[in-house]
Amino acid sequence: MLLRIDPLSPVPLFEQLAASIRADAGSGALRVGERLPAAREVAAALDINVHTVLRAYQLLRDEGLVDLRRGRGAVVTARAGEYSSLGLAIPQLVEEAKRLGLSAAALTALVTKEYLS
Amino acid sequence: MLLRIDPLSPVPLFEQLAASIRADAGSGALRVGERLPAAREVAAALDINVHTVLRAYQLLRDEGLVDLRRGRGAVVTARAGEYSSLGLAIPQLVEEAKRLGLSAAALTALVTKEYLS
DNA sequence: GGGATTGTGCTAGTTCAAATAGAACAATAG
DNA sequence: CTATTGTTCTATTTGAACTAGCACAATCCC
Repeated sequence: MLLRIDPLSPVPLFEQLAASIRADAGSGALRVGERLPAAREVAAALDINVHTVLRAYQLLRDEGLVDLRRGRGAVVTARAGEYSSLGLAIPQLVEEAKRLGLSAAALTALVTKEYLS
Repeated sequence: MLLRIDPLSPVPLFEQLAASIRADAGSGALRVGERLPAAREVAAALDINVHTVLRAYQLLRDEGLVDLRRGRGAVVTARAGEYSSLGLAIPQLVEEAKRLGLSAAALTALVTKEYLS
């Protein structure tokens, strides 16, 4: 459970946090039923505000990735396991994209457009 | 050449514009050598500032997607043709992701992590 | 029961990139 | 030569992100 954030990035901190946790769920680093560290803990460790961490957690809850309840914390749902199912297709796509010299932004732009179409 | 932007989105306008054009290049809607509409035109049509449009154009130039010169405009480079090569893998991935109920944000998060790893 | 933990909700203030606006300027096309 | 188009500059406004602190409610655990 390693949470990486870059304060200098234009991407909002809460987005970075959520993305980092999503990725951990997808790679299997996070098991179903596992509890994420308390928001206050994460905030202290990363030296950011509690509300920022909570916002990331609430975002993941909206996606059904975690079960968020007071007193209990953020628990990874079974749904998160489904994220791992793409473990094969994604590396292939990324490899091909890199071979063509596409940036991460360019690749996600294509993926997003396809998703919306 | 349809440029879509959502002023209410948290994603910056210049990013949305660049992503829209990238996607057009990838889908073949934009041909190599074709010129993008003048920044002032786009700005007027979308009712946004010229500088915002130019910023998107400059972003694409940094990626090598267009050739940007004053008096001439933004011309799609040959490099943009390479974007089309992923036309098969992406739809498959997106279809699988949708089947699993992943949001666009969740999917791009996984792709981005894989890209950076 | 009772205390500690954890998320929820609220108000308030700060910060900074994004976006706007206007102008002058330089390269290119025709 | 003239119109077009991107470049550069200064200045201003706007709004989301982030911070800060507090009270509160649900849950856990002894």
